[in-house]
Amino acid sequence: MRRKVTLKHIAKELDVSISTVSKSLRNSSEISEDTRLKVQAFAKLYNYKPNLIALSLKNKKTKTIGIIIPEIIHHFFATVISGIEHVANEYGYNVIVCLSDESFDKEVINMEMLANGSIDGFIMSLSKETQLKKDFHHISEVINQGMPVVMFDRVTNDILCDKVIIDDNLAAYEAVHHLINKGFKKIALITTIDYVSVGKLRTEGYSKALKSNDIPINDSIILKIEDIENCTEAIENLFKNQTFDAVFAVNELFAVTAIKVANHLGLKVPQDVSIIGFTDGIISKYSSPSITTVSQNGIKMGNKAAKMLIDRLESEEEEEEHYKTEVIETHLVERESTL
Amino acid sequence: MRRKVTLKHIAKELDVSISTVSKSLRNSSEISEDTRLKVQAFAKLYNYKPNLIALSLKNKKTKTIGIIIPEIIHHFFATVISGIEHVANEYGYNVIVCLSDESFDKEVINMEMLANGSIDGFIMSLSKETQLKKDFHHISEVINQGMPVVMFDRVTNDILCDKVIIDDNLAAYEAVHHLINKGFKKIALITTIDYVSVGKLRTEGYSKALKSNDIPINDSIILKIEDIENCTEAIENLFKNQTFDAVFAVNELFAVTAIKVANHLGLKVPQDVSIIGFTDGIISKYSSPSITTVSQNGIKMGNKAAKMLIDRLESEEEEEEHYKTEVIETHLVERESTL
DNA sequence: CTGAAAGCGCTTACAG
DNA sequence: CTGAAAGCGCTTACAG
Repeated sequence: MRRKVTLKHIAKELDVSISTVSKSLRNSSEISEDTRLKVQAFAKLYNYKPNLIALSLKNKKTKTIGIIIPEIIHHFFATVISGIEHVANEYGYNVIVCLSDESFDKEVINMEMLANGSIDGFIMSLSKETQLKKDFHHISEVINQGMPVVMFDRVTNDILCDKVIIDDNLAAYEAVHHLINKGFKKIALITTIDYVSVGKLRTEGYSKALKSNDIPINDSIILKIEDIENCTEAIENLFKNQTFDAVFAVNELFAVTAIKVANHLGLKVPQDVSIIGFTDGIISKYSSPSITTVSQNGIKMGNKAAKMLIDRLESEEEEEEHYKTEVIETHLVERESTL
Repeated sequence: MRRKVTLKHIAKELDVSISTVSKSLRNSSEISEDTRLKVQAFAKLYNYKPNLIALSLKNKKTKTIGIIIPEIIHHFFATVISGIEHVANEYGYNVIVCLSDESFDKEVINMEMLANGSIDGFIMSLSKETQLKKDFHHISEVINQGMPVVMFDRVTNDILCDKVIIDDNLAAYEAVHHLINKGFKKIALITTIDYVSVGKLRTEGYSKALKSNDIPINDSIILKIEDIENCTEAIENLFKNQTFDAVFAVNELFAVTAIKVANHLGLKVPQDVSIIGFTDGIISKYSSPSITTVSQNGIKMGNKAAKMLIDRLESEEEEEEHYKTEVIETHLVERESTL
């Protein structure tokens, strides 16, 4: 077992001081070409690589980004991580990922942990519980300590920082408008509980679209789902007890479940009922029929978030707190689930 | 902006030495209860948290695990990360994720980077390119330096280390056997190029099942797909030019694509052709018809891999290199795509 | 041109 | 009971 070689080893072996070795390897002109080359050759031979932890401590920057997300199994979040990773790598950053599992406590613990020196800045999306509690002290604390934070998708107005979002309200509006244009008037909505920020915004977009077309809002065909794991039953009830000719679902899970339920009840999609989902993920693409959906480009969101964070980290001056909110554009991907 | 407080600050403020502060906070009995409590109170008030980077340097362990995987967008890999995360967290470890994008070079760069002090050990799955090149020097190097590595799913016999796999060969055998039991004799195979270890093993299982039932292997209904992105065309050709009554696909993408192709060509699944996939992911579950598949429990694999790594990290003695290979059991999930 | 010293933030064996 | 010193692996201002 060949232990990692350090400056100390090299110095001893070559009978020079550690400073000289360090300077030689950084090509300092202070050092004679002679010793410089000698040291460099030796270092190369023994495959010397500086210890990044030592550098982090010395430089007070780690070149790593902390990501805190509710779930990694959601395709959308995986997509965002991928987007972050690629930009981060390009700029020489690594990425450390923590999952909050939609829990406030885990979100707090993870943030505090990472904030103690492990990373230079955060990219995060709020857990459901955090959104429900509206307690963001852990985030403002981190920001107060001078650590930049970029929030994406599930954000809050209560915290001032850089943000990357889509216009959920507008995107939903457009999706519903699309259905209205096709001549549908009875459009059901399958959404989440209001405290999930994006669900709420998408619900508002739905309402706005109906209103602006003078279609009355009918609460009996608006389904707010609490327990996502068991959404099938709730959706089944909706289909059994109400009639409508189109459905707008605020995520792809609800959309695909609606299709399955419709099929079971002998309804054909899109002939009997049209369905539009949200988030252009793997499910929408491979469902049969494939699902018309609002595409929400996670890669792009991740890219942007990483770029914003790194820009802030690397801008020398402490920027006079000029926070930006980037809106990533969405568009409707028409597939088989709508007429 | 309130900067993070350090031992030094506290020491100065309380007019004691740094050593005293450190010992007080670690509850050393060396220190009088008086000062101990005083220091602790002060630290609590100012929300002191030790700098983890400094601790890492001092202790020569970082309490973080490096994960290197080909892709995060594959549901299976996301699932494994999730499994790793949860066990890691339980034991106080963080997780740093790097993507190789199926590229040998990126895999090497990422490993070298992380090996320079950032992590205590690796959990990884080989990139396709690495499997093709059969060049594993970066891995043996890391192991030589005394850093433990656990490989999962895409592993190699050329490296001695802990491994977590499923019995791909057996699982495929059982899946195909299931089809044979249903009375099918013409069973097509949709698989990957041979250098992908798991694809190869699954192909072998397929062959074994046929042989053991005296069914001749017919190369014209074995499709080896090179370009996964554009597998539709290849699968279409298979369906157009050959006849068979069942399909075994080595991943869920191939399985769902087969279903879509069959539908387009007017074939009904499972009435006209039965289909079995591999990996029990989101696609299999939400496809219509939902897909009968070999479940490959990524969460469990991740849990196990993390446990093995942490065990090795925390076992005092340098274990006399007794490496284990854990086989996670699979089973067939019967759904709608088979009769 | 080279090296000793100080420092990043911490811990701990040792002296007093 | 308290603190100075050494050390983890590095960098850099300063002396010589």
